Amino acid sequence: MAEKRRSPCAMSVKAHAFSVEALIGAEKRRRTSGDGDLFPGYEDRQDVLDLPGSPGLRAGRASTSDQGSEADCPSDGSPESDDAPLERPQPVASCAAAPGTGTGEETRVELQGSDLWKRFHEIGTEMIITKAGRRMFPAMRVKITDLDPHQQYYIAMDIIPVDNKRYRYVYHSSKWMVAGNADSPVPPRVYIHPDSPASGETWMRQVVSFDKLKLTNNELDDQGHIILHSMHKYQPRVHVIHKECGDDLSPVRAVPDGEGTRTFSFPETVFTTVTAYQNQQITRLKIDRNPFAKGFRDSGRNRMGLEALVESYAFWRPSQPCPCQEYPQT
Amino acid sequence: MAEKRRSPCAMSVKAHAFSVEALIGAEKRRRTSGDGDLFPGYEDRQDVLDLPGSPGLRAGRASTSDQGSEADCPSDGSPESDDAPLERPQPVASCAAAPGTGTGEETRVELQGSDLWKRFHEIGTEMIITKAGRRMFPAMRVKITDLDPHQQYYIAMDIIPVDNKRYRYVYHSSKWMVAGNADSPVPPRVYIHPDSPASGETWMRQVVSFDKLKLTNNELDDQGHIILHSMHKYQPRVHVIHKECGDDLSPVRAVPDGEGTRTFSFPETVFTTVTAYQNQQITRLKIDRNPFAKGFRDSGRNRMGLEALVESYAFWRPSQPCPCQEYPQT
DNA sequence: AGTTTGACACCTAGGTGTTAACCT
DNA sequence: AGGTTAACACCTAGGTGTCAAACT
Repeated sequence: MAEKRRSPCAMSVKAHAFSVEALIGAEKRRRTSGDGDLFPGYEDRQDVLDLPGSPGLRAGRASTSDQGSEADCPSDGSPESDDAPLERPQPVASCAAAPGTGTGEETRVELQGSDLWKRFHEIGTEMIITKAGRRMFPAMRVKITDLDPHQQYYIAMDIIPVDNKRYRYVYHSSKWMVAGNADSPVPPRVYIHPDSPASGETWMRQVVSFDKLKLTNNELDDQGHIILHSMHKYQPRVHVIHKECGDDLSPVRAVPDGEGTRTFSFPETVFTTVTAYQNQQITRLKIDRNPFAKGFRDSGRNRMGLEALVESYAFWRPSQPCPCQEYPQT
Repeated sequence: MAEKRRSPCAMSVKAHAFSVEALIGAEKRRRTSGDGDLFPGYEDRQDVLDLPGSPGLRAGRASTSDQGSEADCPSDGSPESDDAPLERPQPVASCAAAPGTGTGEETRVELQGSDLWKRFHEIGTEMIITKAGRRMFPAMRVKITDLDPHQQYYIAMDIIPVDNKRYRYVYHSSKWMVAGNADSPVPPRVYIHPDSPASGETWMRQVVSFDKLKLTNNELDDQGHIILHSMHKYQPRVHVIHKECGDDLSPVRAVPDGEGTRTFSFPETVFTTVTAYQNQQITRLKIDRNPFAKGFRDSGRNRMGLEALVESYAFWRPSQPCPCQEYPQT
């Protein structure tokens, strides 16, 4: 039942058709009207912190929003935004919650490396997007607990707009300012964790990392990367989806809502997309923490490596050999 | 070292428990008696060539052996062996064939890059095994056709002994000679293709590559690599396993036999395991064809790169700067 | 003497921010 | 003037055969 309908790929998820479907624009995706102050359909689970009020509450699709914890991670950059993602109405799914035992009602998702995330967030996290696709740094890494060990789940990630605004970075004040309304929606993309599907036991034993996920500004992307607009604010979300409810799951459709799907997000992971870094503090922190940027670290700058040596030699080396050099240091 | 990021897990297949089970020796694995001339339980599918007699025949666990096609790929190295794998009795599986429509009776698996395989085979293919695990070169790459597009399958690979012999390479005659009986069996390992499980449609759309598979001689390996004895002859096999029949599938147990499992092997992929190459022709061909060995190609040997340049500079460079060099080329 | 091991130089493959050119 | 792009040097990560030493 509900196996594979019109999608060319019968197998529900793994290597879905990126080719044609990828070019189809997003339709019933999200409202672009001004509802930036409501946060339904947005279940949050802050880090190690539990909600004071009703932690596990989850009624249908309108669930609690953990906006209060945002206070722990103030963003000094966005005057008009509160870093809470827009509502994104999703098609009503027919999938029911897991039958029998624990339905995952108490499932918890904990962000790993949130200290680093918060350091970025305090400055105002920026993520570069390129045509070919760029990884996020830091990458989303979560630890999942209280799954049913014997049930099968998909773990997926998507990234939703925080508001309907477009931003601009004002250098002289080192602040992000609203620069207008958001651009038109991009094709929906979902990053399905490559280990999916797997048992609850498997997911819980490891840290689930989304480091292979890539961001792009190419709306015609056919690599399955997540498509975003530059100079917009976004909120990554993690979805835990029961296997039986994953039939509608696709890299090129919005994550289906329903009883078998639980969604988590972390306010400190909000970021602004850029094609080149705006805030130099962000650049510094990225260089300092991302191993792949080690070449730009100060210790690397002051190096006296082979190239520097060759350069200094080149300075006093003649274009043609100098006879006086042929018998060095006699 | 390659993918140590994966932690052990107990999900049915994906990344099964490598930890403890891996240390358990193989028990009901294969007979080491002298039945080297019989080939039951060994279904073969030669390349593009079809069997002349009964191609798709497959009755229970005793299936046809495609030994005849071996004549196409003569091995000049092994006097006593005929490159046909030993029988390996497997536990009787309770899984029945796929219900309803096509059971995959006509499934075909075609070896990709068989030209290269045959060039190696003509010399006498050798594969290096190391403690840390070594990839195969060439890697097994197959194209699968005539699966049921809507069924789910696992694709797996294992490697079985060709005979009960241990070999030795005699340099002066450039030939492999029998050097005694095989060592005692190693723990069984199965490489489950990382895209598993996937639909028939998904598998058929792509070339299925086993290039991430690694070979090791470490019987205590906990990385999930395939454990082999050095100086023995082996035959890789590809298994197509119905999802419903994959419950017994595990990286550390022999591939379950049964109606839902089909097995394919290609005589030209037989190889002898070594810890250092014996036949220099093999070394040359590996260097010539494996991109990662490009540094050993002749064209690479004659390079005049930066290092060579620096070396030559060092030859006539003085220990202290020469004044006459401060104003070059006036 | 035959086989195995580990350090090594040399590659592939690809993730960084930088920079200059380009676009609008 | 602000935003984007592509080439680039510089990294990480890891797959090669080589070689000398160690093992048995």
